[in-house]
Amino acid sequence: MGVTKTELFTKQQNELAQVAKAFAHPARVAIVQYLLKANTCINGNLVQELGLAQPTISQHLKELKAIGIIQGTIEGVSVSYCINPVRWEEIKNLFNHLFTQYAIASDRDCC
Amino acid sequence: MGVTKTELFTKQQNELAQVAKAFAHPARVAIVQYLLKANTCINGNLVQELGLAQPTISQHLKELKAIGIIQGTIEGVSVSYCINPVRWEEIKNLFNHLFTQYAIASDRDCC
DNA sequence: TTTTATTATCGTAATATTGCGATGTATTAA
DNA sequence: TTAATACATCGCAATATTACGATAATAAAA
Repeated sequence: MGVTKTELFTKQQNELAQVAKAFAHPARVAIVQYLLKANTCINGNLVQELGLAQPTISQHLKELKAIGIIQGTIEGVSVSYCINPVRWEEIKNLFNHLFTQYAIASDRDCC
Repeated sequence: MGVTKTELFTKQQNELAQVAKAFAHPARVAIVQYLLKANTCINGNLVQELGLAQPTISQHLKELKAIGIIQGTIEGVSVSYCINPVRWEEIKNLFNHLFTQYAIASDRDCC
């Protein structure tokens, strides 16, 4: 089958999974980290930086853009990509919420 | 090809991607959240809770265990699963590190 | 020992992801 | 207009993931 049964889960669970999927490839992690460091970024830089073919990187950028993590603006011939600050905050909170759940009840007796 | 070129990326990038992959399915998010709430948990509960077939859940549990997020101890006929507190902290820090990188330089001018 | 209950593993079908060559598109330079 | 540059999209091959029926493994109960 290979198809996720999204209808079984809450909206929040599906969203977290979808966002996690965006980070679930080292190339996309690398792209995000590169954008975090550099103030701005041109697609062409990434081809040299990552060592993957240009179409492959373009595809990863598309996925990050689809989730809203990054945004791109056409800058003459090239494209400038950067982190979307609002969305970044949202995603940060999504994960923080998950991680905070445990801290609250960390005094349990575990198996 | 379908095979990730892990050799192109840093150890940290690969690890973050691998951990993110564990969260990249709503069933696994649901399992983790269930374990966060319940003090302890038996596999059978999850079959009723999630609505997926038993082998499917067993497979998701295996993946979470492989990453180290959860741990299970045999409890008679059934198995008790729970969050691994040490690993949870590690993973929390891994993500926190990523999210914190942006806050520092959030005064940039973006595209 | 036989049955029952609970979980794991195997095998397989359906679908998704990854990577890249070839090609298309759009903008600037000549 | 033509050429060059920078990305995006298409199409395909290889591999990975998801789901589950069938079946094995294990331990308690009868």
